[in-house]
Amino acid sequence: MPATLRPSPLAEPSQTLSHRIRTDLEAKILSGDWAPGHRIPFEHELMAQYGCARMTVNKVIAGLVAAGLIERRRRAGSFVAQPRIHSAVLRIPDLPVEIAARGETYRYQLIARKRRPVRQDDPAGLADEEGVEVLELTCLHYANGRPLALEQRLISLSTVPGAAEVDFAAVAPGSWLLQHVPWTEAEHRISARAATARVAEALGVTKGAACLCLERRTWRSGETVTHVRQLFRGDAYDLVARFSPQG
Amino acid sequence: MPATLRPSPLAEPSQTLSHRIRTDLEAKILSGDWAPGHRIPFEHELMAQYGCARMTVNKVIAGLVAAGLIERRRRAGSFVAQPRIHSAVLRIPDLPVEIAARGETYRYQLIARKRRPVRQDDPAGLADEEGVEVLELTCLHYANGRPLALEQRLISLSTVPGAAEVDFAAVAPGSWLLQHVPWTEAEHRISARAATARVAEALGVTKGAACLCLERRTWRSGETVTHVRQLFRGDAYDLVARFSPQG
DNA sequence: GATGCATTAATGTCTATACATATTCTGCCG
DNA sequence: CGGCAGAATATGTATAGACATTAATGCATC
Repeated sequence: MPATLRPSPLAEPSQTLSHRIRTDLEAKILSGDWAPGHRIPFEHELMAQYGCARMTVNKVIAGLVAAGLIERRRRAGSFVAQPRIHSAVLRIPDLPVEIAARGETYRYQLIARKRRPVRQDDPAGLADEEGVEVLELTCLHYANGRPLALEQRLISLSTVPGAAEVDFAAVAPGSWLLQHVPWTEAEHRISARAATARVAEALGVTKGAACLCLERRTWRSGETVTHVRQLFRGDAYDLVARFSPQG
Repeated sequence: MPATLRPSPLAEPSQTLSHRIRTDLEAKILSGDWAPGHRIPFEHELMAQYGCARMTVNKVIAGLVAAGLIERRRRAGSFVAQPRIHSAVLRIPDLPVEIAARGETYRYQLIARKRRPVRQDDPAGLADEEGVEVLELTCLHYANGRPLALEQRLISLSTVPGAAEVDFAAVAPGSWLLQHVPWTEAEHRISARAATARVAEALGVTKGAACLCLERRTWRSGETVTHVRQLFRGDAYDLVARFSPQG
């Protein structure tokens, strides 16, 4: 095979050269042909193999590094990375969107809205200083007229003073925050909990029923924006995460 | 400020130019200065601003695209992406490692191991053809001597014939698969379930107690590798996912 | 006003070259 | 044999130019 003879770009418009190189390398790695730790060919070898410039090979490998498939060491070469098997991209859907996508009708109901100083028993990290005010919201998300999730939320009024002016009667706080407050970091905690009497009543399930609890805390440059706890009816909601190494 | 006057590389070794451009753009986006949907400067404008070649700007923006911060449209320009707020990187820890990291002792117990043909009521997609054999495993993971998770697993023996030779008495099937079988795709499903009588007995909880159910299916080039369902004691286990936009 | 076409501007890809930087390797010397 | 200086080499970054591709734009036509 004359490796350096490359068809003209016009003769092969199906894919770009970069794309072909990337696909080839990914295939070698994902098939297990090149095991983790294996040294892949040097840039100059790939240049010769594909008959292209070094920048082309370099950009491809840089992409694979960004995707976590390859690690590089100067002078030593490029190596297949140890697979980070235990990480997955979890999509936590916007409830109105998700419910609509399932062909069900969405309804939102505000149950309580209170402005108050932060307390000791509030989730940690909401405010370091005393006297900071928070907005405490309780609301229900319905799918097809049945309660799906009970949401309890605290919004830091020092980080998001604008939230004090919103009544959240029509728009869910999650949706409002998404559109008004940028964030830099978030943490999710997923657990299973038995419904307390209060939760059971709100969700229309029996006391002690299994609920999926999703807690999310969001920061903006180190300042807490919001803390939210959503309790889903366990019989009605799953979180799904799908992952393939290249993203 | 003479924007096109750039210090010589030797005079400013603190960071590379690409890195500075990237940091600047990220700051504009994450601070909310450039809201989602905002058109960022054209490549030729950034070239002029930083006094560099177009490839330099291009590589930076390509990185931001890969990171999901920016979307590009030919002729139209580059735009700040709508934040995919609801996607997070979920780390699903290796149980022995995770438990050890918490300072607890880990123990593994194989409860059942059976080789049998695939059945109709097995999870879909395990095998398209009839007569394919699977390895069915049931095992328990202990933390500090107390049951933490009940695991039920099916391994496709057509995809992973080597698994038939392993007895899984000492090594957990998850750990074995990690080290022996590469994978290309995985799907996770997280839900809350009430413990059945059988599950309750295995985990040492009362019947009906809330359990966190983690189902994972793994493929290799379209062929199912394994399907696993882990039921965690709801009072003893949370999944945690932490996410920041740049990864 | 609606439709179709040519123009144009911005991104997408690639080349050939250059120098910087880090690290491995080699061989010399004690 | 061990340690150290220097050579060799692979990656890291950047440049200036070229042409391809695509989609918004405005203009001419129906």
